[in-house]
Amino acid sequence: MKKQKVSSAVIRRLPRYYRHLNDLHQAGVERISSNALGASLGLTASQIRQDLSCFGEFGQQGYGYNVSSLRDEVADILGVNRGHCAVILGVGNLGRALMENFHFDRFGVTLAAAFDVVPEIVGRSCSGVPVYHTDQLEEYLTQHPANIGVLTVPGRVANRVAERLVSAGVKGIWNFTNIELTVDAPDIVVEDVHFADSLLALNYMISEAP
Amino acid sequence: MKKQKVSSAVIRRLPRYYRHLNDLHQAGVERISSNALGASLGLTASQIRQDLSCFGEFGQQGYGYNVSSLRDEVADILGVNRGHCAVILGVGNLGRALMENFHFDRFGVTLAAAFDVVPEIVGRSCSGVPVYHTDQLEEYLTQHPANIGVLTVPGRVANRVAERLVSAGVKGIWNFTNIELTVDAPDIVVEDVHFADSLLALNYMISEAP
DNA sequence: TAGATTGTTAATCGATTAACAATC
DNA sequence: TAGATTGTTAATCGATTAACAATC
Repeated sequence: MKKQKVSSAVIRRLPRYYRHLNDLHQAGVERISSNALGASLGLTASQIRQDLSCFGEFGQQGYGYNVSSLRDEVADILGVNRGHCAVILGVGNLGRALMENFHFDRFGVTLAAAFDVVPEIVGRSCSGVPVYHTDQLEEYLTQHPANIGVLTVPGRVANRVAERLVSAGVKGIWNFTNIELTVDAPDIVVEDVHFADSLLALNYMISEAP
Repeated sequence: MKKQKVSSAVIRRLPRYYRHLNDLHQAGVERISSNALGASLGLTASQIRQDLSCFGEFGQQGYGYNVSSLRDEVADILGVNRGHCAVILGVGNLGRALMENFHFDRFGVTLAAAFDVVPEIVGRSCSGVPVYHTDQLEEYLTQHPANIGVLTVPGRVANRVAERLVSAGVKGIWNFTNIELTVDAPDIVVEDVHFADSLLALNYMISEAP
């Protein structure tokens, strides 16, 4: 096992490995070679072995990898077993879509609470998650620390809310607003899901042809 | 202007340039140097000049770039002025979030129609976009061609719906399902917005520290 | 044992950065 | 004019691929 900083390119591929290994496991596949795994993901066998070698030795010569144990290893690398805890800010359509349809727990994250300012939803609950008023954010986090803040608020309040999350001790922000967050506390991670950037890239790619 | 295949790394940066140039323009900034632009985006001046040089010569020695005309150039490169037309499949929370809060038109895309199977919403309209029954997809697209299909259906029907979109002439699929689409018609572009992959990457990054 | 496949080292390829002549 | 800044060529860096000894 080499001990060096893992490149972002590798990190971005790990979730795909994880997803595919899960599928294979569901399908009852027991073992897989780097060659076969690469073929179904559109990558070279070399790259997969190289990627995995950043974290340890998970295979066996002449055999390949055991699907379920490799899946478990990758899950572990990705931090699925660290008891991460999240709160979500903004219970609009997008917030609700995540709360109702996205299974945080499948990725090792407990969605503990939601916050909004709209009186009709504050005090109720949504998919089993209680919705509090945003004013109560700091008070809540003091009593129930969380390390992830999911940002599904309107763009204009995004930075303000992000600052509050960081002040309250959150380590990572999953940013769904189209705003470039200005948070730059040294060890805070911002993961952007910029719909606009994604659509523009798609736009570009389909505009190529004559 | 060099005429070579533009790398995906460049394409992914263009939307950020575009967003930032828009912000600058809104703020009344008239000119900017590659140096200043790089500083505010966390990139080197070299990289920005290198990236832009893939598409043309937009600056002026000793002056830099005119913000609004560079913005227009980038918009053009990204295909914002090509009259792209989209349909959305699946009017659940996520579909509605996109229809109500995401401004397709700001990115040069007209969202023309939505499709779902739930009787309560079929026949109605949402944010001015008519909702049809999914059975009518082919018929609709024959009469109103679209080149983008937005996929916000449940995962289990994702591939089936994707195939239908492709058969009906769509060129790009904006995939919000957590499924790896198997569509591989030669010139079809799939742009994935995999929430799970994004959250797992965030998980990893905040799990780093001791 | 023979065949398969790993982990790792070396070679290649591509992307980023640096340098600089051209010029506004 | 002098200073600033471009577009581009060359140098560096990092990531991907290929090769192969080790070994199950």
